[in-house]
Amino acid sequence: MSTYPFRTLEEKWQNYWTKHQTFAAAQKSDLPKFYVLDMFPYPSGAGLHVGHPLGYIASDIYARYQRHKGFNVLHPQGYDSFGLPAEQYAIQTGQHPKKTTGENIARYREQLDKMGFSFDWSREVRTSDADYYRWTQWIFIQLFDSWYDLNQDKARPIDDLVALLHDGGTQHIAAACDEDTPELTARQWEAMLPDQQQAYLLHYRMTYLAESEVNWCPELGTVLANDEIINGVSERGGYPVVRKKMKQWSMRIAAYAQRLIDGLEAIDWPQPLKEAQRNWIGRSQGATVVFALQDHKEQIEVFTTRPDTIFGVSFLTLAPEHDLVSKIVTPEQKEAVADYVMATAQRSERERMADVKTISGVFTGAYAQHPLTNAPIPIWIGDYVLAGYGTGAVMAVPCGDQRDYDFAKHFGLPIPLIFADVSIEEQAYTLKDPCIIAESDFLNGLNYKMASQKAIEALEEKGKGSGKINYRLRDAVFSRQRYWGEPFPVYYKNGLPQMISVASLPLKLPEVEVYLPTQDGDPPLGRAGQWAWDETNQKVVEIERINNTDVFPLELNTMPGWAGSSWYFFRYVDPANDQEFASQQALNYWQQVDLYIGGSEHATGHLLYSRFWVKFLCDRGYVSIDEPFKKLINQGMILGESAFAHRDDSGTNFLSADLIKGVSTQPIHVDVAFVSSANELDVEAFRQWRSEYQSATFALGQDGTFKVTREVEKMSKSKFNVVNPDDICQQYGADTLRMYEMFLGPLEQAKPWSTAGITGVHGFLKKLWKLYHSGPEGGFELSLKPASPEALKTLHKTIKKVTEDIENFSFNTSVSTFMITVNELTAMKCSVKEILEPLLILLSPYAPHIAEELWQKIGHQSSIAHEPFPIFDPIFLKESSKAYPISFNGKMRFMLEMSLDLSPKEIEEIVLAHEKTQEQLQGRIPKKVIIVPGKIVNIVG
RNA sequence: GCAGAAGUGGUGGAAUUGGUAGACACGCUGGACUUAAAAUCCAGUGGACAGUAAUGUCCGUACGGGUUCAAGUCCCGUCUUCUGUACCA
Repeated sequence: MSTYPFRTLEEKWQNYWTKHQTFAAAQKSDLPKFYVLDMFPYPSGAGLHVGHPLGYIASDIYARYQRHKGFNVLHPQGYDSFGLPAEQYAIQTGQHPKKTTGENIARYREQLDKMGFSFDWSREVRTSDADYYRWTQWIFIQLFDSWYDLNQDKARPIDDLVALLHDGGTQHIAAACDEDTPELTARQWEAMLPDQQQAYLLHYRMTYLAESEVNWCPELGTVLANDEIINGVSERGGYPVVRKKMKQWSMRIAAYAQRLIDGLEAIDWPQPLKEAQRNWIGRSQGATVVFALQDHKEQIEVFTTRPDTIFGVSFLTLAPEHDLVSKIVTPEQKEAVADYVMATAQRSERERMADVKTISGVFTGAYAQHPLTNAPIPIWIGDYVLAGYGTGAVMAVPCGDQRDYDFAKHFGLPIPLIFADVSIEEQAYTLKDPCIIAESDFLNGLNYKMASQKAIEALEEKGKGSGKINYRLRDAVFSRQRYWGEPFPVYYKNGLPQMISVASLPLKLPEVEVYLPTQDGDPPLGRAGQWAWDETNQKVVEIERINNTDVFPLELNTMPGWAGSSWYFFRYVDPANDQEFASQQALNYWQQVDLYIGGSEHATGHLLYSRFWVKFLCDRGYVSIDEPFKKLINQGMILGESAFAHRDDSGTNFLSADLIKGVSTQPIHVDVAFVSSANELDVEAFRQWRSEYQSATFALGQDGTFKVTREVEKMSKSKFNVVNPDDICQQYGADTLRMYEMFLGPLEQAKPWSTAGITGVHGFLKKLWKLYHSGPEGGFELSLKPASPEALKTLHKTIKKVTEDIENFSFNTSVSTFMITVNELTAMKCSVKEILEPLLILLSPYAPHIAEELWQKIGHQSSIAHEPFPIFDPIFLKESSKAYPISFNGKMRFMLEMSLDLSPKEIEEIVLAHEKTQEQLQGRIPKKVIIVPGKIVNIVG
């Protein structure tokens, strides 16, 4: 009896697919296209663990399914190969990141190949290849050469802006630009020197240099974007982050805030993910209100969502970092204010977030004027006001806002009540509805909506404010003080940034000796010898040649990780193109990504930035779509089951899990490789693992074994709970791994990895193999007899279920269906060709290797990959369909066993043929059979 | 605080638009094969009660109500868990 030879057959078919380019997508085809994409991985040194392939398996099943369905499927894979870990490793070891990255990619590829994915590897991209990043640089140049026109609500060429300035100055221009952009007349513009004009245009460009507060991470030696900070510490490494002013490249993503919200309507993404993006963009509707200062020319602008409460303002609060603080502070308060500003600046972001309950603040001594009543309003500073949101200043309405209320109580400031019939003894009244305004002049008796509208009208009339929509989304900082990233195609001439010519791209990353900042604090590129730009010859030259006429310094920062990943999906459609990032023809054919699978951790990073860049490229006419990913699925994380051995206070004695009750012990992570599925620890292996455990003693439990405890945690090298897919492939095969990962549970749910049930799935494949290897010596044996009605029924049940499951991405239940099918076929000893052929096509997305092998054994010459998917035919289920009585309440009702597309007559026949029906009818002849929509059949007797 | 998702056997999880709850798998129990173990195969497996038995009856989808001939599924309320996010004015 031959056993299922998964190792040899999987290797055989993987080689076959590579050799025959089975999964290469046709660049031109009459077939409809389908684009299935995985979020490409960062090739880390740790290799893949069993969690990574989950999404890849799901997308692979879908891609293979769509091929069977007659689509020209694009299913590529690549690597997001610029990034911090390779650079950190380079700093420690001196190895070039290019080398380690290359090695890691090779390892990833080896692992991926073992799992039988149907990737079209001829289209592989790597973001760190110069052939790729030259187009990242090219997009940067397009951003630099664009501005955002609010009138047309799209990005336009900068030349259009120059023409507008020439014609009429800034008068008719509405643009997303820096706040301090001066107004100009056409004459003033014309009078500017070229350099002055260039400096002025920087206020408008989609990517611009700005001295801005950034998140500086001293440990990593770089700035971070907001989405790279989690709970006040860096996402990578968990290092503290402080605020710092630096000159940085920024991306004007905030200009797209509204379109990024609106665009969510049209795409099929998970609700929670859309919600996360909406929250991140943070639209809020309200008004800006201008408060004039007593004794100063300057004004304070605040943003409020409650203009209706304008008469309840009793003080203003500024963020300690607010520009005006030092200007308006009175001599008496100067010291106290300076101390407070200093104290807040020294607190890290994290500390500030940690104690939100402590109320602190200082009076500046200055007063503003109420815009409508002219009453004096004291100005305070307090760290509950964030510099980065709105204008960094708030009008405090203590009766309507809890934070203002707490602040007022703490410092004994007045709390005027401006709502009718509510009590604010204990806390502020923060509801917008129901809410009737009182004590507010012309707003009395109005509700929130009406009062807000009237207040805004009054403010506009006086020139003291206007209605405004505010967004939380800030422009994204685009510079990183790192080595391993895309160099900016930028050099500096007279202190002004210039783009290198598109023709001389790529600007290749220079070599450096050490991957650390320079002594002067410049980024690592400051160490490169060859890093100056010869403008005349448009090429990189030695820095010694920098002069004032034609050789200039190049930008030392590099681009962030999200640069390369924001457009890679376009490169796959035409990966070798050296004239364009992709040809119009290819872009027009492949369009959007139809299905995108990846983790939800990219909700506010990659998935937002990609949408931004695509909208920009669309505005500028380079692509015709304005959303990159039509449908998106977040696969749930596969968690690890960590194992702990418990050590008592002696430090060398370990207690079995059943002995730790009531004893003071410390749990120690042990490698899950030493632990059996019954939680039994291989004590000897554990001793050998670390020298410190060599002399450890072990108190065994009642059954004479040493037991560990388990806990579900994220899979991570440091928790020793990583399970390697290679090991599973070696032991059970790729088909088992693929099916088992799907079997674990719903795709979108997080679930712990456990090998407990893997034998069940493996057993299914063995059964399938055995069903068709029942001949002498275990040879392949297949009957050419026609299939029995029962077998056809089983087959068509399977076709129906599996098709529906794939369409609904409910792969886990498909696996069960296959098991049932094979059990049933085994029970009826059915091994006929008529059943096997369609069954293999159904199975091939899930277990492609065994499907190919049996397909070939049937006698087919070519791959199963493009065979048409079987079609469900209800006829085969009808034969054995049954009806049964379900309820008797005046009417007789029957239930069909299965919902079928049957004619009323056919249903009647089935119902009347049923034994129990006959009993219930007791010989009476029914007048008619009523079919209620759905499955219920009424019989009127 | 806010937003989202979810509560079903010992476990992972099934159950199309309301229609025989617990598919399938793991685990467990018993049996066959074996000197023995592994592997493999067969049978049983939500709970309670009754019966020698086939079988029957009742209770069961977090909790309390409701709609319906019929509710895991729909509606109202309560509780719990998970995930994301937060001085956002």
